[in-house]
Formats: sequence, C-alpha cells, structure tokens
Amino acid sequence: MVSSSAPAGIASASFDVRQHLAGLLRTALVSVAPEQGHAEIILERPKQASHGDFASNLAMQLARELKTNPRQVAERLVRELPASFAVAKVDVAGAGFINFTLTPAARTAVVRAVLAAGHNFGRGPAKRLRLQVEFVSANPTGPLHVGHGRGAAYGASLASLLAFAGFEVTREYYVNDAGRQMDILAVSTWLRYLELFDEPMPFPANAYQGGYVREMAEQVKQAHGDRYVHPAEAVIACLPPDQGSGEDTEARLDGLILAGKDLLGEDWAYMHDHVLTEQLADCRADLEQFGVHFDVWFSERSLFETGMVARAVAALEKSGHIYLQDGAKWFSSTAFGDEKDRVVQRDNGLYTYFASDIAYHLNKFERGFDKVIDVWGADHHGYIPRVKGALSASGADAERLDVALVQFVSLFRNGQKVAMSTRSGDYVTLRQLCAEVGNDACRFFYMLRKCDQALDFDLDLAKSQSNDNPVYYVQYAHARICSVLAQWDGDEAALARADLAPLLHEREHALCARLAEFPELIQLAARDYGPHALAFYLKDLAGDFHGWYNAERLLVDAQATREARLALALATRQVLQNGLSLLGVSQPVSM
RNA sequence: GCGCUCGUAGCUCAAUGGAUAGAGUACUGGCCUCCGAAGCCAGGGGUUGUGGGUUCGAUCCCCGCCGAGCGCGCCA
Repeated sequence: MVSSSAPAGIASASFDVRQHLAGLLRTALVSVAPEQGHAEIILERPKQASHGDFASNLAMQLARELKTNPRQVAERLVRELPASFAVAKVDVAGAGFINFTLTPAARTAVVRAVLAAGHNFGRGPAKRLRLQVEFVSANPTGPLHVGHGRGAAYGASLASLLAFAGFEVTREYYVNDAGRQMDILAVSTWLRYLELFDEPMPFPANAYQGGYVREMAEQVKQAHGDRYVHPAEAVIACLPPDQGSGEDTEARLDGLILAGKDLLGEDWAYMHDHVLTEQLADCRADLEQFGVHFDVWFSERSLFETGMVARAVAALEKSGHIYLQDGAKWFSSTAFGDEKDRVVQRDNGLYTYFASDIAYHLNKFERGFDKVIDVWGADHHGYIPRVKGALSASGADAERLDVALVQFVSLFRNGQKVAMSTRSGDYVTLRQLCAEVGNDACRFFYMLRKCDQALDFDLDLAKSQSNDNPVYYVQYAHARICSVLAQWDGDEAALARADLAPLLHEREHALCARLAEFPELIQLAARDYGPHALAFYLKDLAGDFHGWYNAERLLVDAQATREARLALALATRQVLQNGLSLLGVSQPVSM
C-alpha cells in the first residue's frame, strides 16, 4: 500500500489529491462491482482529524444494490485499492466509511502549490459562462441605508467569488430613474425650495423628509436664485379641489407633482434630473467608499426611450398572455404559478414598474448572459413568480434567472431597535455605519451570516467591542506573518523551493489541510451563492495559524526547519490575502 | 386567511443527506525572560421549536402543528 519514494508528481503544483484518491476508488469499484462501475464517487473532508484526511461513503451507497453489509463492501473495496505514494493508511470505520490518511509529503505539497500559484491560488478553471450579478439597485431617492449595505456587501462579494471561481462576471446596478418615486423626490425638493423663499407649503408626511432634501433645495437656490419660485397660493390652486388643504394622501402628493409640472413647465425636467443626478452621484460615492464597484449602471428610463417596454408588452399581447380589464392591461401570471394576475399598463396609459422589469430582464437575456442573478431585498420575494412567469411567457428560459434574497437588517442601539423609515428620512445610513465600525469590519460583519438570515446589528457592540470583531482576528494573523517574515529578512521567493519534510507536527498538517481546502471551498461557495462560507473559512484558517504560532516557534536556528515553517507561513499569508480581497477587506501589514 | 423565508448552546451564528451537531461571545481557570497577548490552552454548557414520514443514516428532503419576519397595490 505505501510506496517508499514519492514520484515527482506529488511535488507538482497541479497534483490533485482528491482526484487521485477518486481514481483509486474507481479502480477498486470496477473490480468489486463492475455493474456499479459508474457510481458517483464522493470524497469529503471529515470534521474529525481521527477520521483521516478524506472519507468516502461509497460502500454505504453500494450496500443496498449489492445486498451486503456496508462494512463488508468497504473491506472488499479496500482490498482492491491500488497502492499509492500519497496514501499512508486506509481504514474502514463507522457505518462503512473508507477513511484515507495521507502521507506527510502529500499533505504538505499544498504549500508548494500555493506559493507557485500566488494570488491565483484557488482560482477555478475558466468556465466560459457569462454571469450577471445585479445588486443594490436602490432608488436614487436618498442616501443608502444599512439594508442596502448588506445587499452591497453580499452582491460585491458574490460577484468577486464567482469571478474567482472561473465565471465571467458583470456587476450591474439598475437605476430606477423613471418612476413615481423620483417625481416625489423632485417635488419634495421643490417644496423645501419654496420654503426658503417664504412660500411655505405644508410639507406632506409622505414626501421625503430627510435633511438631504433641504440641502438640495439650498443648492438649487444658490445656483438659480428664485427662478423656480411660485406663490404658495398658485400651487394650491393647481391642486384638485378636494386636495387643497386635506390630509397627506397619495392623491394629494400626486396632485402636488402635477402642480409642479404645470407651474414649472420645462423647468420640471431640470428639477427632476438635478435631484436624480445628485442622489445617484451620492450613492455611487458611498459604494465606491465601501469598495463596491459596478461595470454597468443601467437606466430604467432607457428601456422606455428605446421602446423596449412597449415591445415587451406587445410581444406578450401577441402571444395571448395579456388581457384588458377595467381599462388596464393585465398579464396572466397565474398561468405561470403566480397568486394573481398583474397589471402591466394602467388605465391612464402609464406602464407599471413590472412592465419595465419584464423588458429589463428580457434585455439581460438578449445580452447573452448564461445566468442572471438578481440580489433583492427579502421583501420583494413575492415578485419572483411574476418575473419568472413573464420570462417564460416571452419564450425565455426562466431557469436562467436566479434570485438571491437578502433578509432585513435591524439596527440596535442602547438595546433598542432603531426605527427606520426611508420615507421619513429617519434611518442610519451606510456611510454612518462605516464611519462607526470601519469599512473592513462592516464588510466582514455582513458576511458572517447567510444572506437569507435576518441580521441583528448591534451598533453599540460593534462599536465598543470592535477589537473583538472577527475581522481583526483574521487580519491579525496576516499582520503577524508579515512581522515574522520581516524579522527573518530572507528571500521569500526562495521559500517556494523549501524542503517541506521538517513539517511534522499535527498543527502544521492541519494548517496544510486547511490551505488545500481553499480551492474546493471557492467552488462550493460559488455554487451555493454563499460568500459567507469564505468568511467562516478565513476565521478557521486564522485560528489554525494562531494555534500553530503559539505552539511552535517559526524563527528557529535549524535552517531546514526554519525555512519549511516560513514557507508554510508564507502560504498561509497568501491564502489570507486571496480570501480577504474577495470579501473587500484589507490585509494590513501591521495593525 | 393565503404565500415566501426562517426557527440550532444564555446571546450572535455555522454545519455539499454522514461518524461524538461546531465556532465566536459570555462565564471559570491557566499561558508573555521567548518570532506581535487584537493571541493561545483547558472547562461547563443542546431532546437542532414540535409531531410524523422517506433513508443504512435527517439540522438538511416531504407533510401537519406552534412561533417569528416579510409579502399579498393600476407603488417601486
């Protein structure tokens, strides 16, 4: 079973132990049960070290077909297993697991692989599949809040992860620049502007309340003086008779928008575009500051201007999926599993948000993405059936669309849940959060939960105990390694050729196993759209390093041992860098 | 009421259908003459909400119930 000398293959950076072991099992399988020769061979990394480096449940899978006790099947398989230079020991354990223990050389070979690949260690083979990740896509009607921050952190990390896993990734932000919300922001700004000229209108409770609206009004005043001023009486006169002094209803808000359009005429477009440009720039700056970048900023309005929306609806109409009722056009989404049919064009002729979203998704598909991933707030979950239904009705393959739902973030301050409302402007912004806890902690903290888990964010805890934040634990491991290497002051490049035989301790082998796991983890996390797995991995990796560091000295006198350990430390630093950079977290040399 | 997402240690959260369900935090006790103590080591802590089912094997898949959040508009 055990070969005395390791062939050159094991030293190669491309040697894949898992694949090698699967090959051995395949050979045994064909010998033991030829009729089952094509059964899937699964090799997992056991949680417990005593179960070896790899375990296979193959015997348990076969037991039923072979009508034999799993342990007996396992023992027969082991007898037929070819000898291998990489395998030190094979055990049958538990219900019928086949456990492989690797030779020290096979375990430590990963160090060489990491140092050879550098920042590409863990990168998956190019898959020639084009993916689009659309995320954040918040209405540009005010500063991003902590909920957007979670979507931003998740989407950005997911996109980086997918790209690293081997996909071609486009990061996109859908700008809702065509809807009623933008009109509300414009009229909100205009009303604040009128206040500056002592033309006070009662400011509606359902208009945008945030201070940034007053700031924009002030800017407009500075730049254009009283150009947009109209007497309050004139504005009120424009309102529908029953809305003159009434309550803050949606109808009154719409009335105010119409009044703005009537009184300002062509200047309304200026007001509308000004607030859009301001808020979008603000949003973009926040995201850049947060380390989140987009390849495409896609305008909803462009879908109307190019006739995309009208064409999409017309196509559905032509294929018989649209009907008229109460003066509106309805899409028969119930035929595709939705709860009820949905309006795509209102009785006043305006298209709904849903209509432009159909057009948008068809446009995404037309751009040739193999997979389109939408990152949505969890409150939009009811929206999935209608979008997928519309795609199916349009002849597109709805399976090409995946939706990742990001659950809500609740902020806690002084043990109290912070009430947040976008419309009232009473919310903690992403900018404030980053200022409090820092970008790195913020990005990492968001990644410490699966996206479909609601997140309770305790501001006091994050602030007062920021030193205990796991991100520092990981970064500290990186800084420590940098510090040791600096003291050593040798040729790091030469460590790639170090003899790894002196790496004998259990902790060193555990650390090697963790490093070897990284490429596998990348693929799994990418498959599951779960960048959080990367954060947990980095915590574990840092933990393995800290444990080893405390148990063994790196800068020992014996040259061979010193260089082997430094090579392992260098490889660890490399994987920490690769992982942290995917999450948008910095890798400080000192802290 | 219907639908979606969830329910795991005191708290915050993990766990491709696998073995004794794991981390952090909090608590208790140890470790700096030594490469960075933002670190390490040890300890107690659990009927995985609940009752069934599928499976050699279920925290994971299916059904019921209980509980939480969200959604159910010719808003986005």
